[in-house]
Amino acid sequence: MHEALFKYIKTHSLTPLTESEMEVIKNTFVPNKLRKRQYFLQEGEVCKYMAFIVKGAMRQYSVDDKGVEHIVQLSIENWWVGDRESHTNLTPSIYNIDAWEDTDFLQATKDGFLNRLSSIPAINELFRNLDERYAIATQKRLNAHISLTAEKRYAELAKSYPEFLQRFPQHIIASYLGITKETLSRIRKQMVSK
Amino acid sequence: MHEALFKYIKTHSLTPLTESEMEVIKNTFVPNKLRKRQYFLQEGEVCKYMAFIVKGAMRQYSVDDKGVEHIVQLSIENWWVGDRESHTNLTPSIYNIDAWEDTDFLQATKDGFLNRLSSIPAINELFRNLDERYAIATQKRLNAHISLTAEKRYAELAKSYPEFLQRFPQHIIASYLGITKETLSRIRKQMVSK
DNA sequence: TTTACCTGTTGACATTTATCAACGGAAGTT
DNA sequence: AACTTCCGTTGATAAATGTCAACAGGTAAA
Repeated sequence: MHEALFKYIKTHSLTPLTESEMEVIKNTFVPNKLRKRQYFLQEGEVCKYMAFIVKGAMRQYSVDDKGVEHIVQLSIENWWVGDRESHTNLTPSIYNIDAWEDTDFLQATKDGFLNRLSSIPAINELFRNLDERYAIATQKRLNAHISLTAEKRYAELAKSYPEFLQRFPQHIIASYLGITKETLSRIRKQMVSK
Repeated sequence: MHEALFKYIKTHSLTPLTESEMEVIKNTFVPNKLRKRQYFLQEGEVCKYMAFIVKGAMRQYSVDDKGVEHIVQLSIENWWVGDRESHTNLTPSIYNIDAWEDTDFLQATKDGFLNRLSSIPAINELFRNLDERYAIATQKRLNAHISLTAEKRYAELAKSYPEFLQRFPQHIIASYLGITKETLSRIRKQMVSK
């Protein structure tokens, strides 16, 4: 179960892990699983864990006044899930996170991060790197929203993350793109005829 | 000139700076200034510096096929500017950054960050913290784009960053919100009548 | 097997926002 | 002072996207 995480850390940090560090990681990241549709986090709760997905898929979304879900993040194997804002500030989250497929993951608490993992250089490098990449990716996505049409945003998504289109149904993809499922359906129809 | 930066570091990190660290910072962050409309970074260039604004205002934007500018970031005193993606990966930037007012700032190269500043705990805490806050803020802004109307996004901006509305003209704010200046003008008209 | 739900599509229509053009006032420049 | 540029507003119209309703095929559940 932890093998996937060790492999991930290896590819995303420079410093290798020692045997004892691997032990600490094994004890700090505890395995857990959710069945499809079960919640990892619900709006109003404080996000207790940040988790690494070993197998499966989750989605993070907010719900507006009218009850419509707006997907802010989709995550599959080798992605992290959790609401960083809520997790680091211990504030109630405005997001929901649930399993879209049966999902196996490894979770760690804030306490675990601060008191056990923070002394491991590879972990620090990893999260530093992760925050950076996340900030860059979100910046790009935001720029796409401000400057591109829905059609171009879809094309970009299909190019950047083709596996998403396989794993999630169209209405989920539409929500992720910030459009309705009907609009996405029409955009796709137009695209094939071009 | 460096006083503003020291003060900023003090409020955003736990570890205090030693005298010698302050010396290193003074030597690594070099003062520079731009007149209104001059470029800090142009599309296609690699972003050589990350900069801390001491006085003034800058904007970061991309330009689309039709020559329309799309503002992705506005920055004033005590904000950082630069394209992190380009700066860390040494890739050509897709953004332009220019001064909206005459601006004084302190700039440091990637080399300066890696070889001089990385041994200073306060700086590491600061940037870790900065990346985190940036990632969270961008996430929020993206969520606003996906789930809110233009009117609500404007109201949120007015509440979160009222100083922006004073410092930047409406067509800049409109672009930041991802709408045209005409639409923003009409939204504002509607809002006062409510 | 039957039922219920989930998914994607389509049509008709409403709403939001963009586009284009024009105007007046404010501010900056010569 | 005359001139130019920038800024915000307004009107008319077009384009993009949303909303609501209906339907059909697929899949899961009873």
